[in-house]
Amino acid sequence: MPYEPPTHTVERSLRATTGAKIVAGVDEVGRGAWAGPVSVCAAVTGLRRPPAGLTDSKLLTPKRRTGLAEVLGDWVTAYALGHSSPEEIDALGMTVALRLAAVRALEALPVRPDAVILDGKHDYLGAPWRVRTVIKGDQSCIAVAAASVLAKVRRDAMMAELGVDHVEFDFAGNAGYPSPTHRTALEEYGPTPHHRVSWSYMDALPRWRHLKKVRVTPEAAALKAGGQLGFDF
DNA sequence: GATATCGCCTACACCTGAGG
DNA sequence: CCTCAGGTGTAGGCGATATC
Repeated sequence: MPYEPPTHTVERSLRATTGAKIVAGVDEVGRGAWAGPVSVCAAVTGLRRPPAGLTDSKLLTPKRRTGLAEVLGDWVTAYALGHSSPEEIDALGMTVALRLAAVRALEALPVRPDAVILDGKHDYLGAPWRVRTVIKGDQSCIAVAAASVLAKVRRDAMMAELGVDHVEFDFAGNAGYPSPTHRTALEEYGPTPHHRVSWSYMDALPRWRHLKKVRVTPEAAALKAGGQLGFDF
């Protein structure tokens, strides 16, 4: 498949069909990690020409990604990050945690978007947000690509900071994802407070699996995410 | 006929190691 | 230095099957 750089096509169509004036691109990072938050970035870019080389953060080398993030910080109209903690992921499940992080990011923006472009095929955000899901949106939509780069660089930096107190896990190197160093440290020292202890990798840790937490049902999670139970994080 | 459950597929997030 | 293939993880959509 030939490489096609991201465009403003989806944003233009969204503006044309819904009348939206402010459109936010949203992308998440840290979804499959064993440790650390899941982070969501919402970026408002408008229709200006993007910095050269902008695309999905996964297609960029760390060096280019970091350089691009610096430029992007000035180029975007606005952006904000939202996070869900490992505790929230354990208690609510990934989908609800994602929604929580996305809402936090969107509400942290200085302006409220009229519409949102979500990466992927599943709308984990839902009402009242006006959502357009786009498969591989981080490769095809400029606003989502910008969000993906900013999210990735910021979360990597966060993980590096967390790693200072847990050197043996090498969070700076693996961002909380399973790597040989990470696995070895888990077996040796057990999960840190930053680990998602409801996940199944815990079953493979004989010394520590008694610490595994059971997730609440999706229904209860949805209630909590709705705010009725006042989950206080 | 209606509802519940399971497996498969695709989607997202990454890492590692081989090879150019 | 970069790219690509193949591995990890969670999750939703959907059709086939099972059960009430």
